Amino acid sequence: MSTAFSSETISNRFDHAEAQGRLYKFWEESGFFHAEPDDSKKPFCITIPPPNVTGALHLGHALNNTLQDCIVRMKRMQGFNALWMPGTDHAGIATQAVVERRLLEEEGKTRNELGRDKLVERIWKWKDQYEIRIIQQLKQMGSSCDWARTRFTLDEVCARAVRATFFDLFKKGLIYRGTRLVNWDTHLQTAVSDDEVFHETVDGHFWHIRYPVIDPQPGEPTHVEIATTRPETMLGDTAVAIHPYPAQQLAKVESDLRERLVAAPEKEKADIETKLDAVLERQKAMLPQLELLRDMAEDGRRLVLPLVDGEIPLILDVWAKPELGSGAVKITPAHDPNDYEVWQRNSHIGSRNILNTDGTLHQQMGRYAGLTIVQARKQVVADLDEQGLLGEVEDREIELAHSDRSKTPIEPYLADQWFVSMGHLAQTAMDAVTEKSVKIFPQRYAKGYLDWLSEKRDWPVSRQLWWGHQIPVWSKEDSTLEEREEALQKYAADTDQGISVTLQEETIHVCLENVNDSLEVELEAAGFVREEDVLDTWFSSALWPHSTLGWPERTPELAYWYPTSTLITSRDIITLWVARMVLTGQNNMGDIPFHEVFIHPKILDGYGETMSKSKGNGVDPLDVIDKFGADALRFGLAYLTTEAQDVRMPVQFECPHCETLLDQTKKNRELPRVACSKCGEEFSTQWARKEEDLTLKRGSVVSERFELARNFCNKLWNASRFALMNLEGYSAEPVADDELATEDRWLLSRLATVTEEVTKNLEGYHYSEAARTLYEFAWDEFCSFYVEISKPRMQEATTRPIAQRVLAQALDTLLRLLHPLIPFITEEVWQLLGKAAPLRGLGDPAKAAESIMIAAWPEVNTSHQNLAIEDRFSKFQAALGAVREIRSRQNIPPRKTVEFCVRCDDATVELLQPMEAYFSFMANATATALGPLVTPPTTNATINREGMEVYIDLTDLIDVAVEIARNEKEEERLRNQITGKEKKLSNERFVDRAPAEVVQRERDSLTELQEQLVTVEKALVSLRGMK
RNA sequence: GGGCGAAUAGCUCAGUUGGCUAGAGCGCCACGUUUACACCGUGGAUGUCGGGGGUUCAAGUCCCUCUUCGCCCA
Repeated sequence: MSTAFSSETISNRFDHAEAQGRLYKFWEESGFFHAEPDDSKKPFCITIPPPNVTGALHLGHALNNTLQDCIVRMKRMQGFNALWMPGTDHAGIATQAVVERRLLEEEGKTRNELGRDKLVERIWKWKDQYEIRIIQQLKQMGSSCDWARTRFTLDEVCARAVRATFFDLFKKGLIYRGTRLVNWDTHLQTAVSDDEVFHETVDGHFWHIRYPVIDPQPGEPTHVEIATTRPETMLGDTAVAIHPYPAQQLAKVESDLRERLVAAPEKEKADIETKLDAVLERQKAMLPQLELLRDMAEDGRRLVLPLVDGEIPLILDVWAKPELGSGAVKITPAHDPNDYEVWQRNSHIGSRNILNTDGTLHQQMGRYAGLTIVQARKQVVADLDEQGLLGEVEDREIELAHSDRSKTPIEPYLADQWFVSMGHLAQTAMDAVTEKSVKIFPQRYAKGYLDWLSEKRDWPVSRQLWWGHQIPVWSKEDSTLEEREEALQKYAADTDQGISVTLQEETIHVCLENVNDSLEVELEAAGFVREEDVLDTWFSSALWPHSTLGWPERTPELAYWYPTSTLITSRDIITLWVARMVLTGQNNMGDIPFHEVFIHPKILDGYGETMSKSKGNGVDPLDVIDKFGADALRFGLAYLTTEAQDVRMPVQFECPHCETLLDQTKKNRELPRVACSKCGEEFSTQWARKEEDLTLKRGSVVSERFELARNFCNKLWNASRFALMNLEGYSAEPVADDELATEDRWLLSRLATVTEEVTKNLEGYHYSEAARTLYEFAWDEFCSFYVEISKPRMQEATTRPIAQRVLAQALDTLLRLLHPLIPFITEEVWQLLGKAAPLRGLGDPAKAAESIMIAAWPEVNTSHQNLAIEDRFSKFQAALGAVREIRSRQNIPPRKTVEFCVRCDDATVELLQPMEAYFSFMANATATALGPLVTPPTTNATINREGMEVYIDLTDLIDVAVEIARNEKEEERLRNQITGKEKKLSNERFVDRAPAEVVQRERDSLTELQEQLVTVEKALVSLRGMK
């Protein structure tokens, strides 16, 4: 039994706030999100890029998850057994840093004052709070994740995977401990990876310092001058280097510059010439001096290291640049990456650390001990000056590395770190992409991936943190030979028992695969100490595609869904994450983690900056959802997801008092409270922390870029409302082809084509094209034409049943195509449509699915595709457009009926005739004549389109001036076009070489333009005669 | 310094393998409340496709180069 709807029973607005929660609950309770392995169905799986629990999600995440949900929903409808595996990431440094910052701000305590266990406990609380918030956000966006399977990178399942992986790599000898120069964050007191460092240009100086030469021989200088931007590091100098072949090096620099000069554009030549002159000058003035220094180094001359009463050698190394400064360079291996390399080449010079972990100078630095770097710098400069060893001080801009986590300067620092040896592992990840078993879309991102991996740099995995997976290694330093032999004997054969042992010089490392209390006690009793550091967060997220499915257990899920189908993520973590998943997947599972990777754009603010929490320009998706609805958020984001462009999104604050929109600026985006420029009232922002700010009303951050999508949803809602209101008395019966009207055939043909395009576009990750195709079809074709045309048919008892059946079926298909993009509104309409028309389908009506989520994805009905019908229908649209244009141009009141006639060929008459009623309905125009022999009314306005001359009888209506102006403009346009075409067609080479089809098209178009010109000129003659 | 990308209407952006008389949304102008929708309807105006050179019968699209901007790597 069907239900009738009226304008009273359906609101003219979709109440997203009310419907979203209700519908989501319905889906969740029906178990539609949950998937179980089932060999009778094809598997499809996406694992979520786990959002980190540092804070709530912004629009960048909304985009990422919308794109995943679209694909998952489509695949589910296509009959795949689709699993979207959700979860969150513990984000070691970032999360610990926020919690520590809070601890300091609110309680004035440091992490050491609180202690490891207590701090970790607090971070878990933070995690619990934000995990809930994040999952809530995901749910409100409509994400169809299998929540029962939610994982966290630090939970027991992931922990087991991490231990198993670490143990396996350890056992294979791919994990080692080494002293390496790391990026040290003195504030957080941990190493951070290169990826967590950003560079900033700051004003600094270039200090010139003289080191006295010990026992200079006759003719040799008494001092060697070096220059540095960081004078305090001289305390850690272990050598001064000179280039071994200064003459050759200068000659090489010279020839390089000459080469560049030839190739360089005019503008840069002067600059290069200046450099070249400097080099030539140097060859004359300084070369002898440099060669002398070189000889001194060869002869083993040593220098006094001032202030610490040390002696350092003068050495030869190519790092010294004879073309720069004095040509001599100080070497501080423990505090500079380049100098570290020099040490690796000249091991005898050794290294000397000058810093404590908190960035102060350490004990052995004598009078400088305990000073901060800034203080030490001042003191060192002053002391050198006093001793007469300070030379020139230049001003200079310096690129200074900063920690992304604490925003403080990074100090290069020597520390013991655990490394994963990458040679073989990286190769497997490269092979997967070069052999296309993992396909990256858009393809250009594969290059960066391969370049990065090809360096095969070992992966430093230890982090001096408390929040993370503690490294499962127990070590004993300075062991005796006996102890080492005993350890080897005792544990080496036990890898099957989850014990592995390695020796590194005098240190014994024992790695345990599983938590094993008794063994741990035994080791500790024997003097072994557990590594305090935790693993890099990416170590656990690298396992995500298999750890979430239960690895190392051989679960049915793993067998069924691994390798997963696709990974959808943003480009900034291709190397950090994607590459590492590919290599751990192959190491642990012996297979790639996913077949495809789609890299989507980033969301930028109005200034082109990436949206991020730390900048304050992140927009909470819930703000957008509140104002526009989740569907509008999703459709808007998908609509913007093209292959090449990042998404620029200028945002506004919406004043909660008067609804005025205020542009978000670099200034106001970080303020806890903002005053409205219109009403003057203040409101709070996401930065409000203090009580006094929080009591203010919250101003949402919104973007007008979602209006298009919101309007679209409204359009769909109202077209659906119209359909529902007109389905009274609907009966489901098969509709034979010959019962279909022209417009029905046209719509069904278009629908088949749209289905084909949308499916293809979504499967190829062309979200924007899919959204645009649907937008245009739904609005311009379904609403503007089909629904309009159906109106008179709905009034006629004879035409009504067929019109109802086609309309219900077309809406049904359109809803299904739109469902992945806008799940809520389509489900709401689906439910209502289910009441008005429970059985649907033109061939063999059947009961509609209980939810659109589990309805079948539309199939392309090729029998409906009919290009001739589409072509003919476009003639009707063109004629209608012409009539409407003339009406508007002539300013004819809408209520006034006009008469029109069309001069056209017989074939066109055949099409237009049955549509005559629609001219009346859609343009308030009555056709008086159609055909080749039509005589235009004496007073008329005309338009020539697609081989049709459309005339409107304007006996008492015409505004002659307007018509003349219009026709003159048209005449000029046509003349220009015709000239262009004639020129093209008279070019023999065009006619000879262009494909016949293109030439013919040009000829046809010329003929048509000429015909149009004739009409325009005739009209002008007649109009001018009337004046 | 190397790599990748972008520059198209006032704004934000589409534009598949060259065939274009360059499109959309917003904004703007005119008209309009015709019972799905003013979050609407109908119509209109608006462009040296960043500059220069080249390939081609044909360039917004391919190549070179310059300018500006963004991102990544060193």
